[in-house]
Amino acid sequence: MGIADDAVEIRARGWRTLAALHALIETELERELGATAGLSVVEYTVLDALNRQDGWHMRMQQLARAAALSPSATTRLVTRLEDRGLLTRVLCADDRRGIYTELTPAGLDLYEKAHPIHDEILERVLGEAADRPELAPVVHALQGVEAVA
Amino acid sequence: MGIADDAVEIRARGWRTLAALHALIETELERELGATAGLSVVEYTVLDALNRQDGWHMRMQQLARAAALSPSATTRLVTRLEDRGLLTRVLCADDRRGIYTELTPAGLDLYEKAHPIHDEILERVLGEAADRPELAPVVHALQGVEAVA
DNA sequence: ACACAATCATTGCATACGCAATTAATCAGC
DNA sequence: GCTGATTAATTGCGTATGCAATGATTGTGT
Repeated sequence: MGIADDAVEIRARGWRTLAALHALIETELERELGATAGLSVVEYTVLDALNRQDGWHMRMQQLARAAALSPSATTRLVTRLEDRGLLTRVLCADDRRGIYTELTPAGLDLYEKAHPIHDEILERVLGEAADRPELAPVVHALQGVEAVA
Repeated sequence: MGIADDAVEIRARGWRTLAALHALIETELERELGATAGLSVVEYTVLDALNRQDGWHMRMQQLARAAALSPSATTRLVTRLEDRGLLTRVLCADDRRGIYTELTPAGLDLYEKAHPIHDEILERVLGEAADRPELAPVVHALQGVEAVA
């Protein structure tokens, strides 16, 4: 096997590892957040993204990017959360095509309840993953991720 | 903000980065593999896992782990691929609860057609991701992943 | 000013998913 | 050798998803 073939195999293995770690974390978050806060992972992700905006609002598209969802899925996700009273749609004046969403007090409450649970799970699962030789390099790389510009 | 809070934030940011990179790769693979080979990512993953068994067969459960799927989803995925003639179910004699699956010649053909496409996409997307400062550390860590024991 | 392209969000539709219950086969204790 | 617990895979059911088409608004070129 030549050098080029090695590179192919290394990439494929890296991708499998990434996918395995991602699935491990997501499955666990899904279970625990669902049981303790009644939130799915994407739902938590939306609340988290809105909260990190620090009281400011976000367009649907930004939300879609943050949650890695299609526009249609984002619409429905926001509708679900709105129906539960966790966020509100705000028609914004400067561009009446766009729609902003912001957390309600209830949404903030639930987020603040879910946040420590979210981190506990993350800490535990990342700790377990760090003990697996095939996952450890990626786990450690996550510590070195820079803040968003 | 104290050291403990920093650790929380670092973990959360690492997880968001991991999820973002995963979604980026998966979305692109989904599009391109679907267009060129008529395969979804999980479908390719199954063919790839079976092929890496080098002609040998795999239990449903192993397949489920490899594809990060629930048992029920695995059943249906295998059924779909079987209906397309890409793999076959084999009742194995030593434990008649378990069911083995193996690639058909057609399945192997399709896999061998899809494999180079899969790698091209991986190379391109990982290359693009390496140019993004927030993703780069994880991308580079993937190169250092060890072979499975 | 007006027509036409582009953008943002939403809906119809088909599909893949997970959970919980079910069926089939093996294993453990006695 | 039989009964009950365990494990493997499958099905019923509800739900979240993506794609493609649509509606509503803004931007652009003449």
